[in-house]
Amino acid sequence: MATLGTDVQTPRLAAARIGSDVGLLLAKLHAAGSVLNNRALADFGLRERSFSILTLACSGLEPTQRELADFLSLDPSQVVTLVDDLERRGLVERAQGKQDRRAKIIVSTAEGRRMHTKARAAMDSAELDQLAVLSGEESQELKRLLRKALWGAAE
Amino acid sequence: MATLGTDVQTPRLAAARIGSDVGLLLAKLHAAGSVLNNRALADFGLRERSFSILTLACSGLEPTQRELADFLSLDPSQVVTLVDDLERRGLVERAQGKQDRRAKIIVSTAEGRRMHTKARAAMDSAELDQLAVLSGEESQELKRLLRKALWGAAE
DNA sequence: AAACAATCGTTGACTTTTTCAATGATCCGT
DNA sequence: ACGGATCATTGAAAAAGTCAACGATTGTTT
Repeated sequence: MATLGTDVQTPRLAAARIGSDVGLLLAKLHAAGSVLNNRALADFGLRERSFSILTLACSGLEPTQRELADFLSLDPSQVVTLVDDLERRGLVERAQGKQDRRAKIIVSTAEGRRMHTKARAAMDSAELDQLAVLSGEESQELKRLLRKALWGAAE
Repeated sequence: MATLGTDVQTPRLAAARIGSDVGLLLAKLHAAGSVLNNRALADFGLRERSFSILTLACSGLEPTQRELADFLSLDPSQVVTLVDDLERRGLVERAQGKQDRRAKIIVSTAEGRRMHTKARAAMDSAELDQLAVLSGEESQELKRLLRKALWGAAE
């Protein structure tokens, strides 16, 4: 399985000072990764975002739409659209909030969990592909640093 | 100077398996960083992208618009718009390509370099803010890993 | 050297995504 | 019970992304 999609060699402009800007590095790696991920998910009729929601619906954490919006950095109205689609396809369901009846809890169906298992495998493979140039330890360290930068200490 | 903007504490949903997805981590950190960066650049009438182009125009690398598009993961037509704006404000100029007269080389004006110096300071500060929870070594390591994932070995 | 296909910047049309205000239902504090 | 806040939802407006076509120029083929 050959690596493809990402820049194979360092472009000339990477030499500029901006080649060390975290913002740019994140943007580029994120952009490249999205292409790979969406390509991997296309077989399942999913995209990065719907996959994220499906994953969280399968997590057992019983997220509300508001939590999904906050966690995924989306507008609540975008979550509505994404959940509408997944629900229409029978992959997730809206359940009434337990303490709060305004809230809708998103849970997966059995079909949704089957779909998620397959899609997860494709995503893991895509991620492996994207980080192919890193060693296993480096990949782990990268993820740890990203998590720490986002959510502080923890571990 | 207090830290603000990023999630201060780990959200409940981060516990899900997806909390380790590189794609999601990149998306979230990138989103959070963009807010900080654009806020820092607002004083100069710049945004992340125009700042990137200005930086590369100041780099001495004499990038063509095509190179800018490739490097910044933008459509060539988006580069046109961005350069139009910077040129209208007298920060950069379009010079004729040297080997290729179809290409336009983007170079900074003296005014553009003054602007860049000030904006760069603001950006560095914003970056420091975003990575405040990481140690100096960790920040360096994060950048190294991002660069490696993007452009392979190098250093 | 003439013809051909490919590339660069640019424009304009088109689609998708983002953003935001407004709404009914429900929750919470007083 | 009242008032203000929050939830999901809708719809409209703004912004961003995508894409095909064009003139000018390049490199390649004949």
